[in-house]
Amino acid sequence: MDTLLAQPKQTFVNLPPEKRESIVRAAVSEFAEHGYQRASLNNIVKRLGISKGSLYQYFDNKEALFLHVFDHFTLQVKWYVKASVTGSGRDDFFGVARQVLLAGIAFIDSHPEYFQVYLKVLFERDVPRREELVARVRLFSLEYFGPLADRAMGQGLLRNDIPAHKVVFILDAMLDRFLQGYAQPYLDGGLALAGMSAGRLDDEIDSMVAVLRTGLQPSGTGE
Amino acid sequence: MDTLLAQPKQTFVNLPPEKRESIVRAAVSEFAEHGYQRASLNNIVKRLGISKGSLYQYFDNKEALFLHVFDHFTLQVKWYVKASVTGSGRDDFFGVARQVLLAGIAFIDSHPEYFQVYLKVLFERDVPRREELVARVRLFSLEYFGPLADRAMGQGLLRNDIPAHKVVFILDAMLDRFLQGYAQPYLDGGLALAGMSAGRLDDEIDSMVAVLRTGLQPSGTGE
DNA sequence: TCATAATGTGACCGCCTGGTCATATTATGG
DNA sequence: CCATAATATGACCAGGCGGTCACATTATGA
Repeated sequence: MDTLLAQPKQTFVNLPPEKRESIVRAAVSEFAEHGYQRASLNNIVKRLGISKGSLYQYFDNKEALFLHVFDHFTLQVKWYVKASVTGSGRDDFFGVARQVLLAGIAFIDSHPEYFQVYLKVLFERDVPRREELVARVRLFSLEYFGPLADRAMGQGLLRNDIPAHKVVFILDAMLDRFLQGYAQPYLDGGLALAGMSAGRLDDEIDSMVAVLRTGLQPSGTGE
Repeated sequence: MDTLLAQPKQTFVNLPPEKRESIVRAAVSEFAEHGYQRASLNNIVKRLGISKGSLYQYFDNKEALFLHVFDHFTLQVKWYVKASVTGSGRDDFFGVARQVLLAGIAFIDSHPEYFQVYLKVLFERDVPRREELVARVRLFSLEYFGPLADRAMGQGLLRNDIPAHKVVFILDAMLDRFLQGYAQPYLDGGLALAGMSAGRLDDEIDSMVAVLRTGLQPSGTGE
C-alpha cells in the first residue's frame, strides 16, 4: 500500500534537488492541463529547456514519469490530512470530518495542479494502472473514516438505523463534492466556492458539517 | 437555452433514420470511451464501415459531430427527468429529489455511454464550448431545484438556518455523487452501487433521502 | 593529462490525428 | 436514356505523438 508506484532512473536521483523539483513541477503542470494521454513529453521538455533524450535518461517512459508524479501527490495528501487532524479532538466524528475538509482546501490552495491531476485520473479511461491509483486515494478515505464511523456508532454517536458504511459514503460524497466544487468552479452548484474568502469558506464548511450532524446523529442528540 | 448547439449538414438529415442513429451511436461510444480530444474520427468511420469523406459530408468537423451528440444527450436527460416527476406529488421536496434520483438511475441504465460522455466533459479541459455544455446540464438542475427549494422554504418545510441555495447545493452534490458512483464503480465509496439489484438500490436511495430529510427539515418536523 | 564514465542532445522513426479533394458511384427527373 | 445533382470514397497532407540512438559534451579520478 505504501510502496511507490515507480522509481525514476538513477540519473534523475543524482540531479540537484532544484532541477528534480522543476522537472516534477513541469510534469505536474502538463498532466494537470491535459490528463495522461494528451499530455505531451515534447511540451514538458520544451518548458524545461532540456532535450527529450535527457528526460528519457531520468525516466524509462511517459508512464514512469506520470507514476512518479502521482506518488508525490498521494504522499502529500496523506501528509496534509494526517497533520490536520493530530492535535484536535479525535473523539468528535464530525469535528474530524471538518478538519479533513479544511485540510483538503489547504492542499488544493497550495497544490492546485496536483488536485487537477487527480481529477483527470478519475475520469480518464486509459490511464496506466488507473484503478490502483484511484484506490490509493479513495481507500485512504474509506480506511480513514471507516474505523472512526464504527467507533462513533459503537458509542451511540451516529444513527443506528443507517449502517456505518453508508454514513461513510455520505460523508465521503459530501467532502469530495465540496472539494471538487472548490477546485472546479462550474462544479460548485452555484455556491461560488472557488476564490471565496477564507472566512466565508469556513461558514460554508460549518453549515455543511451541521447538516451532516443533524442528518446522521441519533435524533435525540443535541447539537 | 433550448436552442441546439450545432446542426448537421443537410446530407445527414437526408439519411435514413436507422443510419443516422447508428452514426450517432458510434460517435457516442467513441466519445464516451476517449473523451473529446482523444476520440478518433478514424475509429468511428472504421466501426461504421463508411469512409471518412462521408462523415465530413454529414458534419462540418469533429466539433460539430460532438456537439450534435451532446445535444441529443441533454434533450434525453431533460425528457427523463420531466417524465419522472409529472404524476407524483410535486409538493414533497424530498419526494421529488427521490424521483429525480430514480430518473437518473434509469437514464444511466438505458444510456450508459451518454452519461460517460458527460463525465468526460466535466473533467476534460479543452472540450469546445465546455462551460456552455456543462452549464446546460447543471443549470438545469439548479433551475429545477431552486424554485422548489424556495417554495419549500416558504412553506416552512426546510430548516430556516440554512439558505435555500445551500440546500440546493447539498441536494445537488448528493444526487450527482450518487449517480457518479452508480456509473463509475470506483467512485462509489465502497457502496458497490454499480450492478446492484434494483431492490437494494431503492433501499440505498431511500436511506440517502432519509438523511437529507433529517438534515434539512426543520428540527421539529416529523419524519 | 587523459581514459573512462556519466550525462546531454536533437534529428529521426513509425504511427496516428483531423481534415481535404479529385474521382467514382448512385439517384433523380425530364 | 441521359444530363445533372447528390453522395460515397480513400489516398493524401501537414502536424504531433512517444520513443530511439549515434554522437557531443562534461565530470571524474588516477
